[in-house]
Amino acid sequence: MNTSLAYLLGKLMFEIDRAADQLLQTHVGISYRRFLFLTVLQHCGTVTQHELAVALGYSDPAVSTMLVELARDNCIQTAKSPEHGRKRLVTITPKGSELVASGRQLLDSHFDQLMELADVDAQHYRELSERLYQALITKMKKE
Amino acid sequence: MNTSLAYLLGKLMFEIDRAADQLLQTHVGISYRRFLFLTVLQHCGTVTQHELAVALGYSDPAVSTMLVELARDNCIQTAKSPEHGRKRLVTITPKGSELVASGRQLLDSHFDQLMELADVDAQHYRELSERLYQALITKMKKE
DNA sequence: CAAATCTCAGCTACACTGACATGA
DNA sequence: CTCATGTCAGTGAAGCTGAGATTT
Repeated sequence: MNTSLAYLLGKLMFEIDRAADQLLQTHVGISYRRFLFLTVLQHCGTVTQHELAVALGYSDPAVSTMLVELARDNCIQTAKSPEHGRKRLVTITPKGSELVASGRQLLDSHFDQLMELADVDAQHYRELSERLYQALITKMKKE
Repeated sequence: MNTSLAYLLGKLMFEIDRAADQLLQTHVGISYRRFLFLTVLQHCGTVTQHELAVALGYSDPAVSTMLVELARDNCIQTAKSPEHGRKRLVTITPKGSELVASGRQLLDSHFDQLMELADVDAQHYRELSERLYQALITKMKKE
């Protein structure tokens, strides 16, 4: 069947999304979106909300709302910036870090199984995806 | 950086989704979701709503709602099944087919550019993704 | 006064579940 | 009666824009 790459990837992404969300919800009690959100925050360390929004590719209000909910669940902490009264510094809490760690372990082990089942070299696929990601980011910036 | 595959793929999927949606919205006037919806329908030919829901991995009500909107835009047609008064047969219209064709062309050309930019062999990546997709479907069915 | 940062209000697209009508 | 199919009603998670408030 002459399926286009756009369609194939679309379906693949859809299924991965579903599966990851399902796994995280049942075993860690968090959505895939929030998991990615927290993972990015962990990478960033302590940042302002606006910086976080840029890193995530979200709007400022979207981040603001999400942070309120994550703070309610004790996954993140915010504090007024000492040198700028308007900025708020966001940090992940130990509980948030734990969630990221266990979610990551969960997903990675399932991915490994999947790769083996599909007879695809995980390291190789990761490298290709990494290159694609970088190229996509570069391309977006230029346009 | 020791990024996990789950995180990398998550970010990649997010960006692809955004980019595809953006492209389709501006050049074809349709969301990526609907594009995939119509593409699946085109693959299926003429099917009942329930069969379509199974093929898409959506609930029956979700398909029902989506079809109402797509029908309003003249992208699909429904007709009562002659041998079963409850079933409704869904078919893509010429306009729907055109949308799928131009959307597909648009996305594929951008993907090709991206692959070249990333120095990734499109055919190779497609094959790996195809295998992953099949493995994922198989895995889901068993669980 | 202008720019940056965050929040509030309102909206949209899209999926789900549960309940229900209807036809086989 | 019961099963399958489709729709209605209500809900939820998650994003956006536009309009303030506040601080530099």
